[in-house]
Amino acid sequence: MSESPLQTLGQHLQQLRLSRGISLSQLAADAGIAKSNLSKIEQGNSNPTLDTLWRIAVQLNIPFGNLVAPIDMAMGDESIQVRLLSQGRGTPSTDAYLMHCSAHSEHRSDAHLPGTRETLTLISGCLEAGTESNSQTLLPGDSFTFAASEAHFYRTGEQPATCLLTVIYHESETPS
Amino acid sequence: MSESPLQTLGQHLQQLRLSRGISLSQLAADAGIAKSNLSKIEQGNSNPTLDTLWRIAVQLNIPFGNLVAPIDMAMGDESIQVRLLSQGRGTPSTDAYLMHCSAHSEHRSDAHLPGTRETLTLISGCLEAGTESNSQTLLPGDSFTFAASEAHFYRTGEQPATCLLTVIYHESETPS
DNA sequence: ATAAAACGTTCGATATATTGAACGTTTCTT
DNA sequence: AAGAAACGTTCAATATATCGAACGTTTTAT
Repeated sequence: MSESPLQTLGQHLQQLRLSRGISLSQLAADAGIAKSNLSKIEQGNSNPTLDTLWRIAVQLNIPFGNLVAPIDMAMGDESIQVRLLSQGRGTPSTDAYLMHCSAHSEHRSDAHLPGTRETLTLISGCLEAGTESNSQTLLPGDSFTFAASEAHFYRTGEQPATCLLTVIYHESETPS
Repeated sequence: MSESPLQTLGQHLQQLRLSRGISLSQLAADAGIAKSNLSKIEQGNSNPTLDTLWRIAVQLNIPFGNLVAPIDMAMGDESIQVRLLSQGRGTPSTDAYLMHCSAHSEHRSDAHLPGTRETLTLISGCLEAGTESNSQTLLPGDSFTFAASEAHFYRTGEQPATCLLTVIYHESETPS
């Protein structure tokens, strides 16, 4: 839950940089920091300063929080991008994500733990999602809740889709 | 956009801390950092480390990015913080916010345009919200949609609340 | 093939973030 | 009212983040 951000930051940062096709030296120069500094950060051997992080985020043109947030998951497939917004610690615990699905994409997710539910709220585009037996096509503003305790999917058509996704873990429902 | 984060961080952090009613000494102790460090950060006289920021964010139970992000709007009242996540351009257009309400707070909102609806999904804590005639008490994971075309409110009790808020504007329904 | 440039890493020197202790002030307790 | 506790700030000592230079390697240009 409170994963150490130092380790993830490095890999994450490197992914972002490489996906933009720019070299470490160049990014460091553009951001106005020493490349030795950036190198150590990507290796996870540094505890960077807010100023340093900020310069990098500005240069990569991404929201600051995305630098360390356990973004993506991008399941080997780049058609879906997921960004963690909030990790709840309540009962039941609830995680909130902002999800973007490319047009003409489909993503299938395996079943989660029993009792787990997902709630979708569509922001833009059009998205069909749910389980085999309980799916729905969403338009902007629509909400839909389904049981994520079985395999489920997210599918787009002509247009991409952006939505809020909350995952509710009912760990308390284990009969014990 | 590329505002200097060091200045805003201090004030911001202090607001967050005070809104939760905890002292500087206590927050520093809980986060495991020296209070002299936290003091300087709140004054804007420091350039804190990722580790330090992370500990503070975890302790305040807010997403990391919110520490420096242009949160707020804080309606003159500091008990509610709202952060824009996404601005939809579809039809109907949908805006998504991440909202945090302090404990024992109440916020009243005037009526929006006709046809406007709001959907809440609670992430943590407990929140009562809705209109005079249609309100509901939400627990983590719950979703609730109500007509924002009339005056509505958000109210917390013993514990603070974090939720996703989507505002759906049915501009096409305006007769003129 | 050779030279030149750019790549990412490692190394000492410097700047500074962080710490723990001490301070004066305010608030609670007796 | 006097004492104790907690508050937020300031200070010197330490740990370390950052820098600039040098390195070996790979890629590009001549």
